[in-house]
Amino acid sequence: MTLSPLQERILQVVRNVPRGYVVSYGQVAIALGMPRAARLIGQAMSKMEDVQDFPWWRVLNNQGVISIKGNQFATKTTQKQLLEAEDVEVDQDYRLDIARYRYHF
DNA sequence: GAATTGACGCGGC
DNA sequence: GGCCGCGCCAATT
Repeated sequence: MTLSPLQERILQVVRNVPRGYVVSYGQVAIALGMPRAARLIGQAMSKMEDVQDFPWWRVLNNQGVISIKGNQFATKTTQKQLLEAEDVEVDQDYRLDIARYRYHF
């Protein structure tokens, strides 16, 4: 499976996010040099069913809410668990204190 | 090639 | 605080 250039760049950026921190899709877009392309990040990531070797769970929207749809390998439930495994507090509405955990590139 | 699609963001009400 | 609508832009259909 061949990843698009955009997907590879996303992987590269997301891999820089340390354990215990999160970033918004918009931040990733900015890091890629496309400040307004936040949607593309989600679009691209949803296609990465074959690629799980990067911390995709540290990416959420700017409200600090997990807005994931839910693939076979990625659901908001699993994302919540993965975050909690990194000592990130996530409430029952899949919301967290974004201001507290946000990572600045 | 044209239209639609999204794991989004933000301004307005 | 929440809901609504519009703009964004590569990948898909």
